[in-house]
Amino acid sequence: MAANEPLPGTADIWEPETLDWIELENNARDVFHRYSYSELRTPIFERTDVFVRNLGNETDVVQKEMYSFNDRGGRSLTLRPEGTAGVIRAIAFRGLEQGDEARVFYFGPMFRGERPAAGRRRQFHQIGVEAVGNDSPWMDAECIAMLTQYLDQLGISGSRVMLNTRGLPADRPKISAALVEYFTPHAPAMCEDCQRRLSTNVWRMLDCKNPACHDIALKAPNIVDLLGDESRSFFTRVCQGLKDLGVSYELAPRLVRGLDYYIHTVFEVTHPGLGAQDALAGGGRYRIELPGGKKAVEGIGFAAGMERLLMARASLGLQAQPNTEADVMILSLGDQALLPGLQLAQQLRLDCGSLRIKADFSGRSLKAQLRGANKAGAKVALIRGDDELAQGCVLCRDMTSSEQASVPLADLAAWLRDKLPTA
RNA sequence: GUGGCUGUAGCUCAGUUGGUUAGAGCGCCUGGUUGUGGCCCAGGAGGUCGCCGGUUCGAACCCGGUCAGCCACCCCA
Repeated sequence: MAANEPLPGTADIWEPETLDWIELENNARDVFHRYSYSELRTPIFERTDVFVRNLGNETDVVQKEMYSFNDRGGRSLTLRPEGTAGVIRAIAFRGLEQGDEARVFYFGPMFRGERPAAGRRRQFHQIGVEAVGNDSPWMDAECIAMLTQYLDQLGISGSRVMLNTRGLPADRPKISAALVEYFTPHAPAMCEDCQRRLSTNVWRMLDCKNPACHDIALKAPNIVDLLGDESRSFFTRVCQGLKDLGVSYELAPRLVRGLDYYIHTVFEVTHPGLGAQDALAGGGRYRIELPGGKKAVEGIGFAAGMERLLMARASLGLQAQPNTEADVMILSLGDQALLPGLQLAQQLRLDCGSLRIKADFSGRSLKAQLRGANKAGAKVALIRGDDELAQGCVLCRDMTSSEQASVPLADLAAWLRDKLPTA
């Protein structure tokens, strides 16, 4: 790897791309605030057990993807592979009184040691929300509606909401047994992974992408049919809420999510502009046990991949245009003019609002400096050499019309405001 | 972790029956007279041909390894 290349699966992000990131963040704040969610920033690393306990020890994320290390005190720490665990930890630390709710959103980098591919990085970024301390299906519907509104506001059209339920833990043994009963006779015809899953994680056999397995899974017992009354009624109300809110969704009976803590509602939003990793966002309802024998907390949330949001936008032609380097370029001729150039630039930044002011300190020929001003996209070049300094004026050149005027220093700010209305 | 494709100047890429000082376009710098941009013209800078090793009289080109990128699997955001 070249000496200055970023590590595999990481990237340097430069303007104008950073402008697109800011767009994602600002719209997130705007939309989520309107749903009464507030911003939370948690640490990027946590004690390893925060993730192990929340995500489930048997998950791929925990088993083989975490960046864990021992710090100088010998504690095992981990760079967060996802956002929920840290958020739950923070809420538990602050304390949530009975009947209280916490609604938060966050965004930032996450880390997983996977092989990079399209839409998959080792350092990637998520925007997520968590609503903790509620057990209402209407909350699930609202949460999904908030996500679709966010996508709409970003101009991301063409996404699909895929919806399913996992039911309550109490329903699982029955469902698992039904699945095992169904799959066992088919197992010999299925892929190696599925044969292993038969004993380790039957549910995963439902969404295997191997064509042979997929065909078999299509005829598997429907989870929803096997649910207990409470679970089925919960799911029905989530669906009803979405319908009432005008959120279109598709039932995805074989949608299973990878983390152990999900109960009831699970969903994913996919987008055709992404390639193989087509999930734009995913989430669901969860119940997480806290250490110390306290009551489990229940909540609903989702996370959206920021890189994937950007890819989806890019596939729709939505990308920020680069800013011009400078609106006004200050050109200094001769050594005597350099310090006055520095001073003038500073003064104009105070006097002329949001204009981008750049001073050329190179001491190059006027020709070269003008070429630089042109390249920087400057609308005005302010030129000063010995003559202008002696006269206390500035030679103002309109880079568009090529007209020039000698303007007394005292009138310069007014001249600029007249020339550049945004000043 | 597995597989496929790829790796030549800042960028996009040419460059095979292996043979002298490795090319183009764009970009960059300088100049086209003394303080004037964009167009045009001329000149110039810039590359250990990803890295290491092997085959050969000789390798950007063949072979092996390695690193990296992209894509797919897997998993997920």
